[in-house]
Amino acid sequence: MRNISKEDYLSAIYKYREVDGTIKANIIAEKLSVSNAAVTDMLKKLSKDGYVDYKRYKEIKLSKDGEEYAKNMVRRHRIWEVFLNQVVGIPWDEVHEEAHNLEHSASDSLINRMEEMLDFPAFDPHGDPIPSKDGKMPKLKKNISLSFLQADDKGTVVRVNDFDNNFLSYISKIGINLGKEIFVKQVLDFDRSMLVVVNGKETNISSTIASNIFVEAV
Amino acid sequence: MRNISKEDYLSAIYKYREVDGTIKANIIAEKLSVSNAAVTDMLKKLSKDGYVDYKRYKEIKLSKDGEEYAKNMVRRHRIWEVFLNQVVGIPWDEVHEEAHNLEHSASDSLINRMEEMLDFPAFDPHGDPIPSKDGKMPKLKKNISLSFLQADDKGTVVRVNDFDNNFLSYISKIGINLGKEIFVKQVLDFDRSMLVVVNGKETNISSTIASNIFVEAV
DNA sequence: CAAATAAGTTAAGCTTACTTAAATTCGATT
DNA sequence: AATCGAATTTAAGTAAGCTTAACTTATTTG
Repeated sequence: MRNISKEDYLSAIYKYREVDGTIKANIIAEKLSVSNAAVTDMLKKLSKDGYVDYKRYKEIKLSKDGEEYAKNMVRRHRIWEVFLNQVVGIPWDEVHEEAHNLEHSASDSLINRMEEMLDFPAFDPHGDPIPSKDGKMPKLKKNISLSFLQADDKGTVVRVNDFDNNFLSYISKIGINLGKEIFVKQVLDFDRSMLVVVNGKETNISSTIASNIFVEAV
Repeated sequence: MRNISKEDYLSAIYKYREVDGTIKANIIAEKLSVSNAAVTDMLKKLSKDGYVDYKRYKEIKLSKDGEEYAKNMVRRHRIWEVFLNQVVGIPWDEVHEEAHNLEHSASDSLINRMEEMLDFPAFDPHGDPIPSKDGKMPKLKKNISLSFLQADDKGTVVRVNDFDNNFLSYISKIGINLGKEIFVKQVLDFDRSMLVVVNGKETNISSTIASNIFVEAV
């Protein structure tokens, strides 16, 4: 059996690290809902196993091996998401959790078979890129957060954050999906919320919602 | 997360118990590759949880709740097997292991969705019956082990034991599959091996092989 | 039916992954 | 440069699920 805990730590580091590749221990603790002490414990193990570069009180970084391992976990997760969405028909706001449970328990050969069956998808249902078998990451289209658009700007949705089910099911309900065109009719000064048009329908969305939607400017 | 260990114990008891519903502790130990002491430990926990009727040195039996839980695990396992075989195209001699890893980590709702997608299959790829959502077990056709057939008897394969990969891939190779007709040409006295005809081709199979194949007499 | 053997249990201890509480280190002031 | 607060680590302890070794109970057999 795979080592679920270690895999979760590596995935979390990969997912939540800074642009320079480092991450704080308390971020890991928070994301995994464990104590800081548990994180210190695990970092020692991961460091001994060669997956993390780590010295006490110093910067935390994935090693080369750790990078590879984590990227493969991301790959497993996202292929499951596409599979569940496209083959099993599970809505995009439900696939994340299910994929999280499944990502630890399929052989690599099953993952590869699913990938082939899906014709080697480059992105998951939320627009996140899927690393290929040999670790290559597809390039995302140039995109910015919807919250940066101004009145009269237009954008096509290329990615959304998948941190929260309710967020996803809410934006689905108002018609927002990958590939959808969004027109910004007005940005309200006092709370940065915006009036947008999707499918010819006007909706007001909060700046928090907007900040989790990423668009390619049109 | 589900409790993988407990689920494995319940599944093993369900799968390997005697006709009267009881099972010996050392059978559980053997099937799960753990010590007898570990089994005693776990039986106490399962008993406390209400899944097993158990008093020291006495008979081991699933309780009503345990029966239900275990049957659901069997259901989960077998639906995964059908799914992997029919949807993903994994050969029948490989699905068992993969399903064993997956059976602990899918929501019930995913299992139900897969079942629906497969149009509520009654049997898994090895001919084992799949309990329905409400616990009903489809009836198997009347069948006997191939090893009981005599020379000149004919039978249709309705089930095979899935204990061993090599066994399954071997019988696939000689053309044996669910639904296949087998004609017994000769039974050799000294080792009970038999000369059978499948797809018009003669093969000699050992009595051990034959005893793991179950046929409906024709 | 008593002794031998098999099966099952208890006890002590290990590892993993966590916890809380106390101690240490860092780095940012003042 | 001393100090303060936040971040991190250490220390001690817990629970699950295992191990081996020693012991107890049940079963078989001469």
